[in-house]
Amino acid sequence: MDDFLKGLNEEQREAVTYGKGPLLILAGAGSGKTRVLTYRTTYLIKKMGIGPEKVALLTFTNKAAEEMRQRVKNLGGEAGSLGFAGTFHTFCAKLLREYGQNVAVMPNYVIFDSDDSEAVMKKVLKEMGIDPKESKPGMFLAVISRMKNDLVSVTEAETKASDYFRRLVVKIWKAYQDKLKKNNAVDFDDLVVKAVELLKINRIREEINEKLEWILVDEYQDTNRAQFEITRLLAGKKQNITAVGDAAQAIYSFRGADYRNLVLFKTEYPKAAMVNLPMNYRSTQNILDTAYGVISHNTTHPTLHLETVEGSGEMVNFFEAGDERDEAKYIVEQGRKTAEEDGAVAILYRTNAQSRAFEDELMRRDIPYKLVGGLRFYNRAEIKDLVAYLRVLNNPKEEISRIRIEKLGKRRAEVFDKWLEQKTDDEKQENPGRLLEEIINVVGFLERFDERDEDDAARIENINELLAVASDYKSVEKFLESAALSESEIKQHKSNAKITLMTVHAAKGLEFENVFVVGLEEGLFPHSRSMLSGEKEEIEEERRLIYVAMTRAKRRLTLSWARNRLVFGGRHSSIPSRFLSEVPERLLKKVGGVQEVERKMSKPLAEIDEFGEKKRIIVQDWEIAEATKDDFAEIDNW
DNA sequence: TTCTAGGCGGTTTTT
DNA sequence: CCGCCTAGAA
Ligand SMILES: Nc1ncnc2c1ncn2[C@@H]1O[C@H](COP(=O)(O)OP(=O)(O)OP(=O)(O)O)[C@@H](O)[C@H]1O
Repeated sequence: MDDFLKGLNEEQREAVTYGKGPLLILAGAGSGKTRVLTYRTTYLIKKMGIGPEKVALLTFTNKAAEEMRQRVKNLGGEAGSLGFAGTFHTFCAKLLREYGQNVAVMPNYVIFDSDDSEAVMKKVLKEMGIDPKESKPGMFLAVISRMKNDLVSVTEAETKASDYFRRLVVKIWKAYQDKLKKNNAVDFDDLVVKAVELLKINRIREEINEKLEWILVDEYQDTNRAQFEITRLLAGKKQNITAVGDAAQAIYSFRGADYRNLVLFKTEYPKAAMVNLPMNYRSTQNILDTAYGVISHNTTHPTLHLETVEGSGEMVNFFEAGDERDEAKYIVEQGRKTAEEDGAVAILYRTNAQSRAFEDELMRRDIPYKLVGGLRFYNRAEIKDLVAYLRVLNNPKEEISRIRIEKLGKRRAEVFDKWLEQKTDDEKQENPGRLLEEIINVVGFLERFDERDEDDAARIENINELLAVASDYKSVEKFLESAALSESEIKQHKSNAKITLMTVHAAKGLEFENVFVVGLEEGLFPHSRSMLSGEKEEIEEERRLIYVAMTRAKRRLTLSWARNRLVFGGRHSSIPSRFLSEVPERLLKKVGGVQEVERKMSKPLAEIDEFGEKKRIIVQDWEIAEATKDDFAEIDNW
């Protein structure tokens, strides 16, 4: 055990071995916050003799949850035996499954994901005779979601609805909720909202508080009001709650998260012990100074100048690409080289759409890679279609899935209904993979696809993947829950991939030897949407985002931007991100100067499978790149 | 009832 | 460029 504590510095040890009561750890990136949480979990169990089933570890994203479970396991713990280790949403879903009746949620309820919610909303608007072109479903969903996250009830919203728009929202909200109810469904936000309602019932909260006595929450700066409430209620009277967070890494305010919850924690628990972790164990000093150079421009929250236990390390690379393919080409090449030498490589971008150019290049060169996020596996049309059949099997009255099925063909739907009628309840409890296979055959699902078509072949592959995944679940119900909440790790280009592609959001909490932060252009990073309102807060969030991105790097960091980029199918030239100018110049090293030549030489190669028209466009790019050469002088000043 | 062309609008980020 | 939706043909 003493050996175990040797892996910690003084402050970390203090936090890990802290006894009962509330504990707040505020510390910068890479200072070992997550390490403290996992060590503390292990410490509680192994040293303090607390039953693992009494401990709940809460995170925000599936990725972070996975990372956490892994780390607990590496310390010799059984992540599986913990009371809970996963996301807020999963926690709430489980709670509702067991106790839901108390807040009018049936035990066999289904979870509607955002696609389903949108389908419901569209239906509501249609039935109310609102033109979807005038008022978009997404807009109403966003407004309602925001209120739910803030724990505003419909009733409350109604009494406060002073103008026409707000009254309309309330009306739509009610209709939307009715539909969910009719379908025995709960949407993402309601999972948390209903769980709060549930935990407010004394009898139930006390029962849960008995079961889960130790609550540990990662990334507290990203909790929203509803989630804050969950943690508060879970902490109960004992208040054995540990929270870690860093205001400089708050990047989820778009979904109602508020880093001021860190302050609220102190208000809620005035006696909370506070620990700060001063040393960074992840990155080189140059990387930290680069990140600090940027984040120090934020004024609405404290920013820490981190110090590493490592040396200063290499300079930070700065690459200027002609266009997004240049960017991909250079970065993939550099990534490939270092992946061979020293391991994990991440290419981080602001928006999912940016993965395209990198995937094309990696694919072309047949380099294994891993893509995180993007279109969720379970959101793909062919997968949703099949899942819809299972949902109808699970609950024949569920209209959203029914509509989906009918869109696949009236005849198919009828065949399916007949098949379903003959099924006994027992048969419906069969293995979901088996059931799916049967459905596919009965309705002739694959007839729509032509395996010679490339896209269709990929769809068939997805379907096979689904069958494999589904077979692992005992019941349809269990499978459906996981389908709604989890991010299935589907097959990648090749499995031994050392290069990972993902958004900065998805990379939070992770670390890599070599990190590329790409697309650093005004309008992309910071994103134009955050510049629109002119709100300082929004730009500051973008700045925190790039701060998170940079601090993922252990040894090497490269920042890049492209002078010209394909947006919406059209070419646009850009100027470098303001964040680049915030990096102290002495830390940057310009790289890839030979790129222009390289590009010319490799051009014919790059276009092997393209057709005439595309070639023309490329020639045009080239011309544009030539034309913007004058910008060089200006850009060189960066 | 089913299939397809083309008009239209839209992009942040996640559960 | 891409996916969604609708109108109109098969
Ligand atoms: N005392 C220590 N000795 C050795 N390595 C450490 C120590 N503390 C932390 N580390 C290592 O430093 C890295 C960063 O730690 P960790 O991920 O826990 O930081 P964090 O504060 O959660 O970071 P972030 O907020 O950026 O997610 C990890 O690789 C971790 O193993």
